[in-house]
This record gives sequence, structure tokens and C-alpha cells, in this order.
Amino acid sequence: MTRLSFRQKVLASREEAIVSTVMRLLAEKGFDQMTVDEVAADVGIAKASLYKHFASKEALAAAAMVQALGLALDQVQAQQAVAGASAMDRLQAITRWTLQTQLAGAMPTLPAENSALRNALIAHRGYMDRLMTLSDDLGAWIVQAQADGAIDRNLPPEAVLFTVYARACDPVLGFLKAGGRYSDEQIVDWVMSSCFNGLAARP
Amino acid sequence: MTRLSFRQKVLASREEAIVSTVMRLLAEKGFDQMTVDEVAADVGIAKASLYKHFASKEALAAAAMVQALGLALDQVQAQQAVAGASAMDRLQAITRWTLQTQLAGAMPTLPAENSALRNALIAHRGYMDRLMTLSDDLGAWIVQAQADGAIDRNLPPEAVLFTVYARACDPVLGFLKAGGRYSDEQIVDWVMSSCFNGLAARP
DNA sequence: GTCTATAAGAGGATAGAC
DNA sequence: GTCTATCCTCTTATAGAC
Repeated sequence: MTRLSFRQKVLASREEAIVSTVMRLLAEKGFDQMTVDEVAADVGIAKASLYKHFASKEALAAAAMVQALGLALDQVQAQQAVAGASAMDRLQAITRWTLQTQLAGAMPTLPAENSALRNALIAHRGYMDRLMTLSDDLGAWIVQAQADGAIDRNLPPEAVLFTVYARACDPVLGFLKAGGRYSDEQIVDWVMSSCFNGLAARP
Repeated sequence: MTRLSFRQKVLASREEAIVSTVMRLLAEKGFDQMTVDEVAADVGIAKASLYKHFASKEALAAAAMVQALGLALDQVQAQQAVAGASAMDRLQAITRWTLQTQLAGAMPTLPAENSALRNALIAHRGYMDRLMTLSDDLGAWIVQAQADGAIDRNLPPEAVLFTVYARACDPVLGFLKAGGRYSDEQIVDWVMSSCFNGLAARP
């Protein structure tokens, strides 16, 4: 019993290691550029062993996306727990976390293009459940922030939600970081400002 | 002489047809998902014939990007010619054109990730020349708009430039279009507003 | 320059021993 | 479950006839 449990833990932690590697590689190169050989080499096991844990490359990516969504949901929970924060405060906090995570190279890029991956994700219950939960939570904040007059009421909540999601794969962060002249914190501040305050000067 | 010229025109127009097809496919699926077989089939010639015109898949993509940058530079020229327009007006006009072009499926996506393509583009003189010219032109508008007090002076011009470039591959347009409930014009208006005015309500 | 046919190789997935 | 070795498909690129 103890031995079995121990073995299970070893296996579980190995799967965690796999998912972590996949998440990093997805953030680094995207789904197409990431090869299964590379994942296996990085984790330090044979490729065939990978396929004992995950049925396909798409399943591998889906597991990483589920993990990423789980982290986002944790952040939402953390923000819900902050007393006295407005909906706008919470929305900005989660957006900031998203930018920081992307800049740290730990945010797998969303695949708007690839159909094989898209279909796999749509068919993945855990992924879709988390995505919908996250969208519902953020959607509620957005509606509330609009009621508060903090978010532009002319924008449909949908558009605001997509805009926040899109920041998770905004190439501006990478462009500014590539220059090497600014700190991560400075970059995040600028993107936060352009996202919420806009490029145009405020009176 | 006449016959030679005619043949040259036929060849040139064939190359134009190739480049147009590549530009459309790049916008549709991205560099990785686009196959050379597909390009050849779409143009209606054999794949080997494609390689008589362009040395590699990267060269094919580079030609399409050069064409796209050329169209953008044409837009810049057109805006320069508008009398009485402020730098901010011009910046918004070119941004709007970028969004409309992407929504029309005619804007090849910039490849921040793929290294093979990146290197090919960086090594491509025509591409780099156009990119730098465009950046210089837009950069001048941005600096002027900041001097006018129209663009937020706290943002470095670089960040504003990258933000405008990033709109060319903003997934928000596709998300909103996928819903099918809004007109292209409406979608462009919302993204323009969130880009320049920000998500936060203006007083 | 255009075609058909094919080389060359990358990458996802599996067989079978242990 | 892990390994080595292999299969097989897809895709880039070229050979060689016309």
C-alpha cells in the first residue's frame, strides 16, 4: 500500500514535470514549433514513455493549457478574497498577473489558428470547463465595473473580455523586452496603461 | 522585343498571383500551417515551377511580407497627402486601415516566434528597408502627436509604435467576428476605441 | 519555365523486449 | 512504464524530360 502510493506519487510528479516542461516550451515556441522529441529530451525520458502518459501531442498541450487556466483561476480566487477591492481593481490585478506571467515565459500562447489543436481543446472537458468558469468570473467583474462607471459602457462586455484575454499573447511585451533597455516591471506598467488608459492622452 | 516584353509581363503577373495567394494564405493560416503544395495548387501551377520563381518557402513568405509592407507604405503616403490632418489623425487612420485589412483576411501575421522565417526576413534587404521606412514614418507621427499632447507622453514612442504594430495581429478581431453578431465596421470601431481610448471609462 | 516523379528528412506515433 | 528501434505520413526541395 505504502509502496503503491509511493509509486503513484512518483508517477504523478513525473506527469507534473512533463506538464511544466510543455507549458514552458509552449510559451517559448508555440505549439507548432514545439516537438515531442524536444519535450521528451527536456523531461529526460524516452518519447515512447511520454505517450504512455499522454495520447498525443494535442493531449500534451491540452494538459498544459488546463494547468495554465488553473493558475489563472487561482488568481481569480485570490482577488475575490481581497476585501474592499472594486471589480475594476480585480480586473486590473488579473491582467497584470497575465502580463507578468507571459513576460516570465510561463504563459502558453493561445492557438487561434491551428485547427487540430483547437478541436482537441474544444473536445477537452477539463479545458472547456475551466475556460468557461474563468470567462464567467471575469465577465461578472466586467459587468460590475461597467455598472460602477469604471469601464467604458460603450464596449460590449464580450469585447472587454477578449481584449483582456488577448493581452496574454500580446507581442508588445516581447518587442519591448527584446530591446533590453527596460525592466520587466516598467514594461508591464506601460502595457497596463495602454490597455486601460489607451494610447491617447487623458485630459 | 514586343514578344519578349509580353512574356515578361506574363511572368511578372504570375509572380504577382503567387504573392497574392501567399499573402492570403499567410493571413489565413500562418507560416507554419501554410504548405507549399497548397500554394502551388491555389495558384494552379506545379510546385517545381514555384521554386523557379522563389528559392524557398521563406522567400515566398518574404515576398508576401514585402508586398504587405508596400501596401502599408502606400497608406502612409495617402495620409501624408491629406491636408489639415494632425499626426494623431494620421496615426488613427493607418491603425484603422490595419484592422480593416486584417479583418478582410489580407494581413499576413507577423512571426515573432519562428526563427527560420525571422532570420530570412532579417536577411531580406527589401523587407528590412520597408520595415524601417515604415517605422520611421510612424515614429515621426507618434513623436509629433505626443508634442501635440494627443498621445500619452508617459509612453515611450517605441511602445506606442509596437502597440500599433501589434494591432495588425490582434486576435480580438477574430474572436468578435467568430461570434458572428457584429459587423466588421462595428468590430473595428470597438478595437480602435479600446486601443486609443482604453478600456477604462473617460470622464 | 513547366511538368511528373522522387529524393531527403523531420516529426508524430507505435512495436515489442524488459 | 520505460526503453530502443522502427514505421509512416507529411512537407520541403530537386532531378530530369520536354
